[in-house]
Amino acid sequence: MPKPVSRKEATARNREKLLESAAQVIGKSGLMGASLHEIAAAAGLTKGAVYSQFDSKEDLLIELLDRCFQMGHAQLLEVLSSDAPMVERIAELDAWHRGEENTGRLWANLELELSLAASRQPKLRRKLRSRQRRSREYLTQMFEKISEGHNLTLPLSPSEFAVVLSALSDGLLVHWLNDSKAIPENLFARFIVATVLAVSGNESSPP
Amino acid sequence: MPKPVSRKEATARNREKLLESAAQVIGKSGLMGASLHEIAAAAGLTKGAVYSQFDSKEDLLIELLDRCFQMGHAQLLEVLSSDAPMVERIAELDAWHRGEENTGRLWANLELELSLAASRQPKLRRKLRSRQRRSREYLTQMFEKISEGHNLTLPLSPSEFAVVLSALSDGLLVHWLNDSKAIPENLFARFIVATVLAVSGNESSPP
DNA sequence: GTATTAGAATACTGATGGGTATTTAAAAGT
DNA sequence: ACTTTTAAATACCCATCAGTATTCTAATAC
Repeated sequence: MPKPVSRKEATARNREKLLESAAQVIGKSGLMGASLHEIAAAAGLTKGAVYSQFDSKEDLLIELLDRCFQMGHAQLLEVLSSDAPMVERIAELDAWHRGEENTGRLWANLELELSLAASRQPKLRRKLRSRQRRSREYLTQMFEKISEGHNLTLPLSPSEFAVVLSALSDGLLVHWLNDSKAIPENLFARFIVATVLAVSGNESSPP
Repeated sequence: MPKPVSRKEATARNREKLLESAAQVIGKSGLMGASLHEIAAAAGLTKGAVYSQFDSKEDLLIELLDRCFQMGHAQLLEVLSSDAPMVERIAELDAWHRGEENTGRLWANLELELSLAASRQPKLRRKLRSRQRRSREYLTQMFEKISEGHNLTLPLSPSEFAVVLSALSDGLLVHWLNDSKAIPENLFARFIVATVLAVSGNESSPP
C-alpha cells in the first residue's frame, strides 16, 4: 500500500486512528477510565497528537459519539431501504452486535457509555438527541408505510412503535452486556415478527 | 425525634446516610465522577467514615447496587402480587421513574451507571446478574400464569417475554434520560396492554 | 537550498482522588 | 473512675490525568 506522503493525508490518517482507538479503549475501560494517554498510545501516537487534532477530551468524545450513532443510523437505513425479506434483515441487524465477543461488546459498551455521558454534558446531549430523533423518524416512516399499505390499525401508533423498538434494542444491549446467555438468539427479530409484522400480515414468502 | 444513643444505632445510621448520599451523588455526577469526599460530605461526614464502613469504593458500590436493584425487584413484586387491574399497576410502575425530575432521573441514572460499571467489575457483575435473573424469573412466572390461565399460545415464550419487558423498561430509561419528551406518556403500560394483555384477553373489568 | 510552518513528541504543571496512617473523642466494659 | 475499644476526623501519600508550554522534525513554500 502507498504510504501517505502528503502532510494532509498523514494528519487525516492520524485523526482517524485516534478516533478508532478511542472507540476501542473507551469500550474496554469506560469513558472516565480511558485516559488520553492510553487512547493515543493505542493509536501509536502520543497525547500531543490528540491535542493537535482536538481541542479537548470532550471534543474528541463529541466527534466519536457522532460517528458511533451515525454508524447505527447507517445500518438502520440499510435495513429499511432493502426490499429483501424484512425479517431476515432485522435478524442481521440483531446479530451484528454480538460479533465474536470483540467488536459487538465494545460498541455496545461505547454506545451506552456515550448515552450516559450525554445525560450530563449538554453538548453531547444535543448531538445524541438529534441523532436518535432521526433514527426514530425513519422507523416511524417504516411503520407508517406498513400500516398504510395494509390498511390496519396497529395497537400502537407508528411513532410509538419506533420508540419501543429503539428502546428495546438498547435495553437488550444493556442486559446482554452483563448476561449474554440470558438473551435468546434472535429475540429482537422474533419479537418484531410477533408483534408488528405478524399483525400486518406475514411478509416472508410462504414455504 | 429521639436521637440515637447507642453506638450501634449511630453507626448504622451513618452507613445508611452514606449509601443514600452515594445514590444521590452518583446519580448526579456519574460513577467515576463521584468522589468519596463528595459522597461523604453530602452525608455530613468525611472520608474517614466511608473507610470505617466499607473496605473500598467498590465495596460501597456493590452494596449500593444490591439495594438499588432490590428496590426495583420489590416494586415488581408489588405489581405482580396485586390482584388489582394489572394495567393500572403497570402504569404506576411506569410512572414512578419520572417522579418530578429529581428522584426518577437520579435512579435511572444510577441504575444504568451501575449496569455499565458491572460490565467491567466481576464482583458487581455477579450481583447484578443474580438480581436481574430473579426479576426475570418472576416476570416469567407471571406470563406462564397468564398463558396457562387463558390456554393461549403467546407469540413468544413466557421467559422471552420477560426478557423483552425488562429490556424495554431499561431501554426506555436510556432514551428518556436524554430526551424525556420523546417518550410518550404511559408508553410502557400501553405497550404491554397492546402486545400481551390484549392477546390474553382484557383483564380489566368491562364498563 | 533555505526559511517557514504545522503536526506531533517531550516535558512539565496543577489538581484530584483513592487509599493509608495517625489521632481524637466518646461509648462500652470493668 | 479508669481503661479499652472503635467509629470517625485529620493529615498525609502517591499515582493519575487533563491540559499547557516548549521543543523537535519534516513537509511545504519560496
